[in-house]
Amino acid sequence: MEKPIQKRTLATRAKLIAAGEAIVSEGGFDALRVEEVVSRAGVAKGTFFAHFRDKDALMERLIGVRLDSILDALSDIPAPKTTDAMVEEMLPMLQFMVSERYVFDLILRYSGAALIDDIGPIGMCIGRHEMVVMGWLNAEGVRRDVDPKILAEGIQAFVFQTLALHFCALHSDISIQSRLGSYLKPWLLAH
Amino acid sequence: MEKPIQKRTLATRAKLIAAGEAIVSEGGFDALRVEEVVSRAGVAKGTFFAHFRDKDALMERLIGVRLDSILDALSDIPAPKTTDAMVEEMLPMLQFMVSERYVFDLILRYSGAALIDDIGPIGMCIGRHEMVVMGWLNAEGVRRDVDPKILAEGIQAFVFQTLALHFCALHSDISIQSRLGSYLKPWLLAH
DNA sequence: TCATTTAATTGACCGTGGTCATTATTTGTT
DNA sequence: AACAAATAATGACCACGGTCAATTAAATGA
Repeated sequence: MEKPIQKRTLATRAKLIAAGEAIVSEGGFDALRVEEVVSRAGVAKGTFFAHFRDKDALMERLIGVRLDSILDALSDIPAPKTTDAMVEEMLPMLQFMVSERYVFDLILRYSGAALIDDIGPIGMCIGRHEMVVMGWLNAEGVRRDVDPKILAEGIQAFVFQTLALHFCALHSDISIQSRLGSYLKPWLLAH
Repeated sequence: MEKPIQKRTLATRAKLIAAGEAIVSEGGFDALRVEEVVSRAGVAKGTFFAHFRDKDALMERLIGVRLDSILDALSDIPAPKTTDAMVEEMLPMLQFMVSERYVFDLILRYSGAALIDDIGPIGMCIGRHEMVVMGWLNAEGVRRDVDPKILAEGIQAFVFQTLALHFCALHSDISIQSRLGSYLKPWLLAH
């Protein structure tokens, strides 16, 4: 995080973000065009790229805001006791992630950080989600023979797998819930 | 698959693919430009898009060829008996997948088919890989309480997770082998 | 208050993927 | 061989993300 001293800077950035949010709320994330953002914000194109590395950087922020609010709700909830309950609690997040193919691809691409110093909003959210989920693993019946960190990473893997197959016509006959459940049961439960 | 009757059509397509292969072999997949392809092939730009839906369609073919040859070798090998051996056998495929970030992203995006009728080369290869891996699951010690199809899909999920974390600076201290192994053991082995 | 340094903004310009009306070539028919 | 119908190839054009030297505005120091 830098330190944007000038008020003007904050104001411009806020205008850009607001414009981006407006566009997304009207036509979805996929419909966002940088030219449209700057024209609504009343600034030049170059200004956009003085504030965001690229289009994806704004996209990450906009998506991050949504994810964070979903995660806020998720953190407030008592730990679910069954895998079905876990799936149920994760559902809002999953549904947002598949709301647009574009969004899913973006989340996938940015869920890991390329460099240590640029863990973006999405990477943060994924990490946060992993933490929340890891906190659920004390539930009765959950296996103790595997490092909870590994278990949580595995859940992430299954989430992405589930959502990827959701977009795949060959496999879209099964609901997200039941597919994710069929991964989580053998992964988490002692047998 | 259509039926390109004219010889000319096949010849042009072959020229485009050959040009693409040459460029990739010189500068990697990321360096491929459609303009470069058509100029080497000696055709106009529009011709490219008469043969391939978009740039990614050519990319898929070029990557598919590589994946297929790796899979050919993989199919010829006797089923590994331990998870470590499985990881070892999968290594060539994994190494190709992470040879370029661009390649990994592309494989990720196309590993599932959007529509039933457009399972591209990459989707085919992923399916083929899943089949090969599923054939390994009769090994001694592999759990029998879960549908092998689900087990194989889970392995896919872990492969992608492993490769994604490989690109993530926060987690690149662990080797691909050991990370994938630490997922596969609890996933596949009875405990 | 003015001069100087520093930071933000601008918009013409570029690279590259993708489109489409027009033109050229092949194939089928008589 | 001559013509018509179908298929392939062309290249000027567009959309859109991204760059950068030049310009303008703000902060700093005297």
